[in-house]
Amino acid sequence: MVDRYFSNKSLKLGKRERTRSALIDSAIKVIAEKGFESASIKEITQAAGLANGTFYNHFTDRESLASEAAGVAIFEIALEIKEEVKDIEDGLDKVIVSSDKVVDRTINAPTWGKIIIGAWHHLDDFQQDVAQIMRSDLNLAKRQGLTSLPINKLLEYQICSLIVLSISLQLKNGRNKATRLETAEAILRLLGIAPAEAKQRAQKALFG
Amino acid sequence: MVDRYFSNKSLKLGKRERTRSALIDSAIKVIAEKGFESASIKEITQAAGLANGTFYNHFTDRESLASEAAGVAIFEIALEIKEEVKDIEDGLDKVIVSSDKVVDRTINAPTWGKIIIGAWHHLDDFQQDVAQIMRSDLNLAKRQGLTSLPINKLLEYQICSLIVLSISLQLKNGRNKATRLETAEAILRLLGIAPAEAKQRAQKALFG
Amino acid sequence: MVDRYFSNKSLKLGKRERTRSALIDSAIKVIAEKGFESASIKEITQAAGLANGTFYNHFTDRESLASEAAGVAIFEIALEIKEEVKDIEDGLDKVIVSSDKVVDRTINAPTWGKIIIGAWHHLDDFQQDVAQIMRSDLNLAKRQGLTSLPINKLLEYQICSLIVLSISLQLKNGRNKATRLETAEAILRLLGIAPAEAKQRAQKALFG
Amino acid sequence: MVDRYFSNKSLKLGKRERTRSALIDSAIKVIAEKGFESASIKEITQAAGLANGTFYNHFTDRESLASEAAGVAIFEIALEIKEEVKDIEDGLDKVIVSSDKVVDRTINAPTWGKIIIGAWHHLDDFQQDVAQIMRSDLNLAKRQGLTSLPINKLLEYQICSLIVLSISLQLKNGRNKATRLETAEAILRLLGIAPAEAKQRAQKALFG
DNA sequence: AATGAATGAGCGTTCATTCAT
DNA sequence: GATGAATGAACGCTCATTCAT
Repeated sequence: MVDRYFSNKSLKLGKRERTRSALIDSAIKVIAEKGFESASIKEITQAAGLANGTFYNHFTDRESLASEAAGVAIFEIALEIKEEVKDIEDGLDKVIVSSDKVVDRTINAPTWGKIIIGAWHHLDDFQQDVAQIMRSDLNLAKRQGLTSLPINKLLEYQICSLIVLSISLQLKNGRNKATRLETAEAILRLLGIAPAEAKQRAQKALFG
Repeated sequence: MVDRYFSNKSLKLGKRERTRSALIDSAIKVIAEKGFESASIKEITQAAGLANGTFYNHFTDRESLASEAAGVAIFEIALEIKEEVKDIEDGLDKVIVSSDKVVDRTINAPTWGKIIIGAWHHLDDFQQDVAQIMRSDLNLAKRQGLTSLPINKLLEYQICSLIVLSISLQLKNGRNKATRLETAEAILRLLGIAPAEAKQRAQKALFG
Repeated sequence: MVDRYFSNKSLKLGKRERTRSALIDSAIKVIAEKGFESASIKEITQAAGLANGTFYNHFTDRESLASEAAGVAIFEIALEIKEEVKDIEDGLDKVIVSSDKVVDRTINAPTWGKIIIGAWHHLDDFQQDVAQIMRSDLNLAKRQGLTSLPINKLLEYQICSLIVLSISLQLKNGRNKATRLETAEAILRLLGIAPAEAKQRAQKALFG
Repeated sequence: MVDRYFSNKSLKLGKRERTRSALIDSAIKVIAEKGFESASIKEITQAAGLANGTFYNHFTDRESLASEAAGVAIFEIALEIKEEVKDIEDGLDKVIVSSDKVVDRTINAPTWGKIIIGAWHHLDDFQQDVAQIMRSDLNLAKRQGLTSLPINKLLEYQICSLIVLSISLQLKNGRNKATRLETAEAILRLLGIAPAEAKQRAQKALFG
């Protein structure tokens, strides 16, 4: 049986919705464990305590379940992190601390890391969802005059790329303070901050 | 039958080498079309006009062919681009023009773009190969005093991530001058260049 | 389609059990025809009128089906023969008549003979099963004071070897009264009976 | 490269015969290592330092090479053992000591044990060859009045079956003095010797 | 709505065999 | 005669998908 990461509300739902949620939860878990391509429908349904045929009552194919699962997963992470950084007032700090928390979470709970890496190049929607998460923080920094750059989708994607790279490397080589720091600095430089200031800021925001 | 991207010299080679090259060419094409995971050995051999069993005379498994194919693909591109930018003397310009050419090439010949995107997260070696390509240019820029940053692997990977993102977006949405420009600017900012100068440099280096 | 040697009761069984039985029946037949190593899963399933994939709903691999099939085959034969010799009171006679009946049956229904020969050297369990069948009769003979030898596994195996040899020869050269008789005599001598008495006993027990 | 167990004379032979011998030697080795069914032609030829195609210049199929190899192997063993027991004058002792030596050799050099077990049920000729080996000793025992039984093929086969069983068990469970002794006793009883005398004889012949 | 047995195309892989060199 | 690249049928096995229950 799968932990209910995301569907604790399931009790309030009808039977159909409950089964659907169970499948999504299970998919998140299995994809995280086995990777995107190796998550077979049989394994997903079994982990959910359901029969394989049940899958087809709710989804047309594996892809459709996967994109839903990825969306649910990232949305929940975003909510949690947003809460955790709500007291940071500096927009830039908010961006790099959030980013670092995403990475951090994935290193400690590879479940999420792998699903993010795995989904990154497979699901268009997923990239958009992820990128959007930092939009409000970026706009905050802009309003605070901390960056002169126009905030657009490409910039969001670029930041996400740096985050995904950091996750990917640390998943492979283990947690690494230098990588975290340099990733934060790189994000800041990408936002137009000069190297020296970027270094100071990153150090202070991440490690006090 | 597959175009001989990389083995035009095949006529000079022995039979064994010719077949081997044909398989690599075919693999490049099929991986580009179907993606990394979906490129079956049968399809690769069929596209090469060979029997499926022939594959195993030359490679132990799909992975080994794939990494070879990816390596060949990127190596050839790198060589060509290096030649094309040999007259640029400014290290930073060299980096962003090279990067832009990689992107440009993949947009015009999606075969290569897709294989790069596809291999990016699957083959460790591949990432290393790609990253290394810009090392000499980065070091040149460093020697020229154009960037104060230490040149290390992570920085190379970060630049590559931006390139891969640019490829990915333009493959999906079509060629886009703004994306090219902003990617070059982003690379420069990542290297510590101030936004305004980055903008000028990018504009000038890419579009004269 | 395959005769239902062992699963005549199939009508009473659930669908799953019916299919499983069909596979075992089919395996028995195919192994008998083609030999142990050449009985492919495809052929077994086809002979059962099922799809090859169905096999894997019921067995993990070929070996597991084979050992089950062999076990079923020998168990059924043993039961029948036990019943047929239940009125023989002399332990030694019981042993050699049972043995002769096993051989006899395999000559008339080569299906069984070949499966026994085929499985003999491939499945450890199978040898143990077969050998055990005569244990009770041997112990009976011992209690009756008809043999002074200790009854142990090796002795059982030795008797089985003589039976398998007899089967093997008669499968090749056809039914042969002399071979049957001499096999019975050999078993008796193996059990310590003097040649002359062995001859008399064998003649009388087998042919009245 | 393969040791030349049986074809040291190869130097005197023509090239064709030399290659043929090399294949037979190699087959013996590979069959012994991998078993009968798993000895692929590629492996046999490779172990002989030859190309796989070469096989077909000398043999029509795997079976034909195998039977030749088995024949060569057993013939050589028989010669050696015959020499080793040439000073034993008692026919029965000769039989059981020879038998024990065959078994012994296979336990110490599983190469031969496995090939004998492996070939036993696959090659008709092989069985005949093996059985014939003890014919002269059996006839000697008969002439010496040590057994009253008629010496025929079946009897030879029966003795061989007991030997093969002994090999098989000891290959699986390791060398075992009791098994050797009981096998010798069983052969003697099979030849009509009373259990008590069989016990004495076996003990004395095998272990002095 | 949920089941799970059955399906069969497709996978990667092995290997006896052919044949041009 | 020897070679070894090429072959392609066959293998064991996986899995998304269907459908009767």
